[in-house]
Amino acid sequence: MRTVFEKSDAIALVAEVFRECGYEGASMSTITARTRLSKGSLYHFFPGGKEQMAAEVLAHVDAWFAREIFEPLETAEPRAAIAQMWTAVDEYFRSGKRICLIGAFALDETRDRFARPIRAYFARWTNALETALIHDGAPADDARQLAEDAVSGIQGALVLARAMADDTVFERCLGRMRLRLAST
Amino acid sequence: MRTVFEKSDAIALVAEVFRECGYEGASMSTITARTRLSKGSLYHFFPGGKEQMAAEVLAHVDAWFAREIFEPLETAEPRAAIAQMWTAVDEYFRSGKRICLIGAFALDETRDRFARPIRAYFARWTNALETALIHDGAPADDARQLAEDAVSGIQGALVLARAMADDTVFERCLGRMRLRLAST
DNA sequence: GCTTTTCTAGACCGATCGGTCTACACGATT
DNA sequence: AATCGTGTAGACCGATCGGTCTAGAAAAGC
Repeated sequence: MRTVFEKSDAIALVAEVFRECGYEGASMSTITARTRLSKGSLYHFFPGGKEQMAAEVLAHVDAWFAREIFEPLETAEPRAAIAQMWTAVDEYFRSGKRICLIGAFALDETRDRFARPIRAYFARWTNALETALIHDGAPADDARQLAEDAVSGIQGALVLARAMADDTVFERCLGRMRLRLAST
Repeated sequence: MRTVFEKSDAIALVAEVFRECGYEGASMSTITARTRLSKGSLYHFFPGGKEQMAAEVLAHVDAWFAREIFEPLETAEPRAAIAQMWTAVDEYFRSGKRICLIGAFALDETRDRFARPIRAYFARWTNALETALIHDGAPADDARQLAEDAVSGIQGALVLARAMADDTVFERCLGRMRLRLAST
């Protein structure tokens, strides 16, 4: 049989495998099995192999967050942008059923391979949120701290939700973070 | 050359490799290289192979937390136990230079192999902290939420600190969580 | 001192790893 | 219809995987 994909499809499919298995855990055989893409197709789209796949997946995820979250925070009306952030986060992570691929890569030694994009993603998120909070009238010191707490809090909620295998944990933590951020 | 180890040494050494590389990333060759234990020694101590190593490492970590953190929270004077918790956490994670092996295992599919101990660790931590907060006079609802936020917040701070490759992130987040927990 | 037990070193095994390569399916171009 | 370019399928490769096994070093028991 023969099924034809475009590269953008391939990136999204491969992303889910890395998200579920991690970089080392995602072998070429699990990638081909889960994406239904043959090795031929994968190495056609990503001649640089697994490392290129992961790099493009990271860029793809970063682009999604940039469009849906970072840019609004940086340029749109702050309260609306923050509301949009919470909505987008809840939708993206599917109430904690999905995890943050970039956060997961940060934990083990694959971080060293992709240190720059990982750092850039979190730095931009924190800075964008800080900017929005300042535009909304928060004192500069508070804004920085609140932003850092929110970004780190989301990662923590994802870890705890998965560890407990309980979606409601994520929803509850997210709800409280939203309130904490709003009460400025 | 011949160096003799005891099993407890082996567990502690192997733990660091899993912590740094993750379950899939820790190959037998990296384990032998970093621990200086030969395959013969490793399979002598852990006839069940990698899976047994990881299981015993998880139990070892859990035991440390039980002794240093959970039991004090469950039985000692609550304010002192909470203070001890923050001290122990900061010391254990070395200001974010070390990560939480159990949290890391929770993120990818290795969670499914070790679902029970992972869940048990986080459930006990959250429950123990909730108990201490209630004993300290916090309303039951608040206590549960504060406990959940603290446990998840620590995990988030570890992710963010490693992602940013910046120890000060962990210290700052930890400091604010400590205050938030104390202001009841 | 001799035996037994415990532990180590590392050669070795089949399976699986990431990656390459050939053959070809198929739409677009001419 | 012939050609070309893009993408697919999967056999194949050397390297590395997790795991087994033998030989022997040192400690413990007698």
